[in-house]
Amino acid sequence: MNRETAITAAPDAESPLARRLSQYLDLTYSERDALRALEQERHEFEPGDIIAREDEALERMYIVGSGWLHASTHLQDGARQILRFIFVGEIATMFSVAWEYSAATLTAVSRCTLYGFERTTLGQLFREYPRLGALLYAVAAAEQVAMADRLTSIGRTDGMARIATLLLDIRSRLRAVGEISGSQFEVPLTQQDLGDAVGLTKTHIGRSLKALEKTGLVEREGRLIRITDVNALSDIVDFKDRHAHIDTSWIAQKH
Amino acid sequence: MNRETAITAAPDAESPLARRLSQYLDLTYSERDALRALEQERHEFEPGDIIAREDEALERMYIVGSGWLHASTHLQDGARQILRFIFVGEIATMFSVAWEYSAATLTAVSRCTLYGFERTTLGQLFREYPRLGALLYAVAAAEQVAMADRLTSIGRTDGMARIATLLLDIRSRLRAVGEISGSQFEVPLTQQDLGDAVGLTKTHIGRSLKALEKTGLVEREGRLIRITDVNALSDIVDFKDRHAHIDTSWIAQKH
DNA sequence: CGCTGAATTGACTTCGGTCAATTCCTGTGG
DNA sequence: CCACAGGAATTGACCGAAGTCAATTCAGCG
Repeated sequence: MNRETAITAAPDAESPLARRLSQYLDLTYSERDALRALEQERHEFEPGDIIAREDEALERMYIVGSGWLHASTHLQDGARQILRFIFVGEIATMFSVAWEYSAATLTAVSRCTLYGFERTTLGQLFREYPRLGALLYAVAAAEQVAMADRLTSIGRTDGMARIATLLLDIRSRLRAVGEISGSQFEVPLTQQDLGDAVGLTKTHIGRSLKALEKTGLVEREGRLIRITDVNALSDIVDFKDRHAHIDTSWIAQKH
Repeated sequence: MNRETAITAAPDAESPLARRLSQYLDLTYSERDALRALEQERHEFEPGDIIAREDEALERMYIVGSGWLHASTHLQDGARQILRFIFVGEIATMFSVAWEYSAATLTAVSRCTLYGFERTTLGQLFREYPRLGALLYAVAAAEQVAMADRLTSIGRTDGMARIATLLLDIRSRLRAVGEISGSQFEVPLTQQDLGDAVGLTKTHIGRSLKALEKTGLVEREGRLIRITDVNALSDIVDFKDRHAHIDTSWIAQKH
């Protein structure tokens, strides 16, 4: 873990995790406070920085305050698989909740800031704010379904559809956290990265990307991506946004 | 939902969910009782029966009491992807926790019995037994990592390795719930099913399966599978058992 | 004993991988 | 301000793993 700088967060800053969770459930003031308490100690990272390494001990948990990163694994033959991208308001260390070590390597995609806290604090949160516990569980379930979607994309569709799905996914997540200004967005990933995410070679990413452009549904200018007709593309590749809405009616109402 | 028969569970039967969870955390009597309360209404299914259908409303939740099933999705072109297999003591409806509908189709693989309960009961559980909430969260995180493993397998390895990984995974899960007698186990799946699980055609499953047999590490007799050297095969395909152990030290101790 | 769905086998095709050369950027230092 | 270095992208030729299609065999079952 390098380039980290522990600073106390501005006390009045709104918590990114709270912002994200309150999309789904109306939170009380004390619940918001409890979430803010998770974001004491701040760390800054530059693109490419490695936050945690696969199989290495990882005691603390981290929440994304700004920017985005990805989780990946490496095989013996040197191949890499990017498992998921992680955005503002998410628990970056989801892959190490269940063990004393991290099951994946965490790498910064853009400049980003993370907030760290003790793992036992999470246990405390479940104990004192059960609604938040239930909500985190629901979000984890949604995330699992999103991952199942990627599995389907990789297992059963061709190169063009895989990339299209990935771009739609990244777009909708960036939008959800308000990191997209206009109709286009920046994807600071190399073709190698894209390939490792969707299970293709960088060479073939180039070919598929070009084929995708030829359909007219996607435009590209360096690292800037513009999807001209999101609905049309979503229909073609059967993309579903798993984060726009989640049902929390089974969780107790606010008081 | 067909062939269902609502019967009250034998009051002294041990809860499969409790049995599974207590592998990871020492549960109190009242926690065990709370878990047993989830298993009131019982349903029986035959192999091939469909328990829930993708995109259709699914209000209740189901826990697996015996047997196993799988969750799948279907694409417009008729292709199918099996997302995961679900075993005794798991929440079968994980893919519908976050919505009013199911994100996957649930199909019985073997004869199996499920226990249904109201979704709000889950909210209650989080409220009254926060340790169980935290534990369910940890298990969901582990499950997400297991799914990430499958993603890697499908995205970055060849046919033989994909099948080998799948067989090792099924074996270790069947063992975990005590459904394996000797060194071999029954896999009541067609080659089509296996293909839909690992992203290959049924034809190619046949070829890969035969290649796998030729290595001498796997033997096959109809639906019976025997892995002669589990450790050797695990090393070759880099298989990791994500369920043997999970860390719960961050969850409060029993009283 | 014949029917049906699954498994096996073979011939041929294709999508994506491999390898390698070339071009394009972008940042850097003279 | 320009030359240069090095990574990324592009392009092309060729290869191979997996898909497709179809015929044949097998196994369970009424």
